[in-house]
Amino acid sequence: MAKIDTNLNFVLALSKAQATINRRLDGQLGAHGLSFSDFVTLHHLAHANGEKLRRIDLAEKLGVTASGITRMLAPMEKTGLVSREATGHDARISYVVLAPGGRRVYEESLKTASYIAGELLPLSKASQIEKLTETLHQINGNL
Amino acid sequence: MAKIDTNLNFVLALSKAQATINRRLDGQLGAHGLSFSDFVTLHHLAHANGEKLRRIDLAEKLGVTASGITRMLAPMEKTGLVSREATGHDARISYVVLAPGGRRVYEESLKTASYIAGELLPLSKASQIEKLTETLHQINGNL
DNA sequence: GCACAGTACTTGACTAATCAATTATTAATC
DNA sequence: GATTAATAATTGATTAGTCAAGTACTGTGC
Repeated sequence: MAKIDTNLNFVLALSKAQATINRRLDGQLGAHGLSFSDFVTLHHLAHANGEKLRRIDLAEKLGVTASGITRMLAPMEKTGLVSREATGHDARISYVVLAPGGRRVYEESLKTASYIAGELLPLSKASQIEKLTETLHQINGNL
Repeated sequence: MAKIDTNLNFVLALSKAQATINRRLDGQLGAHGLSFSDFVTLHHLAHANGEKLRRIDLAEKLGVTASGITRMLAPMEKTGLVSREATGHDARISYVVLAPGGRRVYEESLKTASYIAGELLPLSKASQIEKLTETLHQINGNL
């Protein structure tokens, strides 16, 4: 029933792959008490200038809404993975800061995440992964 | 603080791209009364043998659990997009069948989905898209 | 041909995230 | 410098989906 649509096929495959990856990483990161989203949050904080980010920028990096960020950070603050810091010059902003506990857990869980990521990707494509990542970044609008 | 991990970067970019795509398609397909998941369901049914699938196979194709399928199909049955059909030889199985309403909505929404998919993907990278799709299929275990 | 393991599906309880509205603050325009 | 628009974050209500348990049925091995 259908002419093949390359773009649509891509989108379908991507969606499925994300489900696979998410499930797999969620499962394994559970050993560190993290969801995949938690891990990604720590990752971005660990690589950010001063190990802190505005909540809105974190939302953008994760591809969720500001509201989602508020809700996901609440338990992470309680367990000491991240903390909160105000800015001097703009009282609307509250930074999310990588807390010591978060830095430790990130370093531990990075090994796991990196290992699983390697397991998920087909070895045969190793040399292409960087180009493919670049294409994905273009979808995200980060030229 | 970090050595660059190619595989992990890929996984992060993928996750973000999925969020972008999902949001965009959800928004536009809303005009047809569909979520992206609804659309993907109709798509798989439309291309399946006899326009029907076992619920468990549909779950596998979408990358969700059987439980998720039950919950997502309930409203689609009510609005006449899909219907339910028993098998003669295995009373555990109930097929999901593309209903006439579903076929019509699928055909209409296909144009939208295909158009948006094209908009999201960087034109310059047409050949890369096919490579990337292949890689994604490998992640999904469909060699 | 019976017991037991496995499969297909559903359900209750819960979690993660959305949207729309709200609060608080800052920036822009006249 | 007062008014209006825009931005950052949070909250209430809702939705989509998870997991674990349960139901109903089928296939296997003795």
